[in-house]
Amino acid sequence: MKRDKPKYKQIVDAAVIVIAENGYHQAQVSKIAKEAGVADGTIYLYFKNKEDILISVFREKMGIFAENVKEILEKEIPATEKLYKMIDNHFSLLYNDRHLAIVTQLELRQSNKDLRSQINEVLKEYLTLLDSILKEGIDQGEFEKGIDIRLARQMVFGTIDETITSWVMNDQKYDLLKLAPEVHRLILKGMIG
Amino acid sequence: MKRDKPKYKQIVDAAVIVIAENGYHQAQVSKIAKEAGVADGTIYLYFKNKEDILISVFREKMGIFAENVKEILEKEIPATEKLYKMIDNHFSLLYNDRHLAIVTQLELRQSNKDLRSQINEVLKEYLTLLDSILKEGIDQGEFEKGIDIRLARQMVFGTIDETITSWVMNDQKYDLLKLAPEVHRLILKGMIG
Amino acid sequence: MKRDKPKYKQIVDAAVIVIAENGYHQAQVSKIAKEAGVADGTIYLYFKNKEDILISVFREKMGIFAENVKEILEKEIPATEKLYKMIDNHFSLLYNDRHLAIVTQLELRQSNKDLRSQINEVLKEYLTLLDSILKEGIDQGEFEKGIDIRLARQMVFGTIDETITSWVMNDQKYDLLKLAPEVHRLILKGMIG
Amino acid sequence: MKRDKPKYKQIVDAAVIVIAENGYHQAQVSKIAKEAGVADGTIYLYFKNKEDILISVFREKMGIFAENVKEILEKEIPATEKLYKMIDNHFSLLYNDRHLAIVTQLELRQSNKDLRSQINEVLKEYLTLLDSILKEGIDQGEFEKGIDIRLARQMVFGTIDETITSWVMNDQKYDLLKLAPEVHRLILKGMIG
DNA sequence: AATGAATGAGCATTCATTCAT
DNA sequence: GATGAATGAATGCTCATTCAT
Repeated sequence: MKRDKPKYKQIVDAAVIVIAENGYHQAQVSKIAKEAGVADGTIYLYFKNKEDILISVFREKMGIFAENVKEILEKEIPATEKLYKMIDNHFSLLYNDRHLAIVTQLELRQSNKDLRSQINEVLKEYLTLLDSILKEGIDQGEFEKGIDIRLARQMVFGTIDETITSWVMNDQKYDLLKLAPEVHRLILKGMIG
Repeated sequence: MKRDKPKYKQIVDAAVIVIAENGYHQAQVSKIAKEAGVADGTIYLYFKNKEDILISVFREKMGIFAENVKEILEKEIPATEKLYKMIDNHFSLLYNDRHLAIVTQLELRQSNKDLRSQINEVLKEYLTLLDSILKEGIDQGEFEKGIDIRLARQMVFGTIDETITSWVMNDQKYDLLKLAPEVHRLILKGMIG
Repeated sequence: MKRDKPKYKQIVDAAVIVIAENGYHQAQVSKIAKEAGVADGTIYLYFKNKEDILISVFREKMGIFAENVKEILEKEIPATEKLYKMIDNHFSLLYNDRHLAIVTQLELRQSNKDLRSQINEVLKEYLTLLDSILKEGIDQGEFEKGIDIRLARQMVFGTIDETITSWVMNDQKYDLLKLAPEVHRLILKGMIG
Repeated sequence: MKRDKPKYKQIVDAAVIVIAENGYHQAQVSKIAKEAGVADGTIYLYFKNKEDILISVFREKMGIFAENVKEILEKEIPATEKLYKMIDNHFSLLYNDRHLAIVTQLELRQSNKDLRSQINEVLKEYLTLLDSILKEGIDQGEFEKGIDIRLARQMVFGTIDETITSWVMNDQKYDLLKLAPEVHRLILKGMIG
């Protein structure tokens, strides 16, 4: 499997750095190759095309998000607690990899529709896990019964996403992690409380 | 003033259609000119360059969003009601202009950092109006006192935005307008209710 | 006759200024029109096309050079003296119109072959007058008998032209007029003296 | 070093041909690439931009002029003889490369100020060598003591240049080489002899 | 497996000129 | 005569991908 070879990861990591530092449109394949320490042509031994590099970046990195959430799901704690851990996990991973935060929140969104729809496929797994938490919360009577799960998921993800994007656009100058409790509270209790 | 001339609006409207139908990266100036029924060169009598067309699209159309919200703000109704009207207005405008919805939710996000930072300037006005509603709600005792306005704004806008983007990505096949009450309820009361 | 109308001269003079200040390639018709205080379209009531403006600039201005030389030719003085007066006249006219010097020595030479061959037609009259001086000098025994008139003319004009071009390229910072006697001496007696 | 690779020279030579045959303004990069037998993009592996091709043409070709004059300077012959050889060399090189003659005398002069100032830098080296001959002649007592070297250089170069330009504009229809002795004589002894 | 030189399609923008008023 | 809004042809350059070595 190509994905397990060292050069594969080398190239994916190089792509994150190059995109974060140069922006999506200035992230030429040749720059990524140089950063990865391989020849341009070598890229094509591991990836079908440039788009394939970018979707791989997302898949590899987002995979960690999903894995963590899977572990959270298995814990024997209330759904509200799981939701908190998910938010905190999401914030933490991007807080600890500033380059990745720039790439996922700003740069990769400049990609074309095709790439974005592939990215959404990857996201779907993550959102499905989120749905599981929500269902569990409803079943356990923690969340309102009549809730529309799709809308609730959009609120949770939209709020998390917008919060992180704002943080990135403000040059990551405040402490994202400290926002988790209030985000959690808002999502659960709304603005009326 | 160039903005009041008929050709200016013709070109802006043509740009929306061309971008929606062809995608951001396939929206060549010549295509926009053809759709607008003018020569390529005429574009440059009204716009400085291609980027100027795109930011104008956003400014012209987003301006309507802001104007409506301004009117809502002046009404003598509770802040929660104003919030509802704002959500409903946002949904309605994009529901009634499917092309515009595609452009704002998907295509214009592919633009480069420069253009997006200009777009954000335009957005800022809109978000400031949202802040006014939130402040009013707090002052009137409708919303929780201790609320972090910035986070609340990010929840409201993030939820609205994510809801519409999902609707667009699902080919606008369900009735977006009907979602407004539940979105409003979620934002106000959260998932616990 | 269009050439006698005030706007004709206005436009020619505007062209000299615009070309001198902006350079040949930045001397758009619209800029010349603005400088002349007329509408773009008005230019085309007086000139066939842009090239026609430029050739007219040369014709109008170079005409003065030729007229002066004609007067010199009629004087009852030795050919060497006439040659001196010609050099001095050439230097004086450009020394006193710095804009024109830039235009003739630098900018107009960027024109294409067609325009330059038309310019050469205008120059021919001037060079023919120079030939007359040379012939007269030979007939009077002032200049060497066996001289090749064409080559002699090329030396005289080449030297004058190169001297002025160097002066212009050195930002006209020394006194061109003072060079006339030595240029005259060099042409007559060469470097051996 | 890129300059030593065969394709570099291929492209420079192709540029001379294309410019001579089509004129400066009709010498598109794609035409040069086709003439050189390479793809458009290949040009940019060897040259920064189009201007870089043109200045390289001048530098490569003019370099030969300068090298030859350097050799002439080292010979143990009188300065007048060196001057003759320099004129003859200048005439010969352009006589034997008709395309190059057209390019240097007519086409490259249509370039914009930036390019021409770069061309002048290259020319300067050549003119400095000419100055050396002149100084030597003065020191050796061959040329007049009181001579203004700058003016003398302008006479020599102006005469050579004008002679060749006239030859090119007359479609190179007479034998340029035969003019060298008389040009030399005129420069040395002037018109009085 | 790895290289990197070579490829070539694709597009925003300028500006001389026209012509309806 | 005078205007100036509208026209539309024309081109340098980038960069993802290939393939001979």
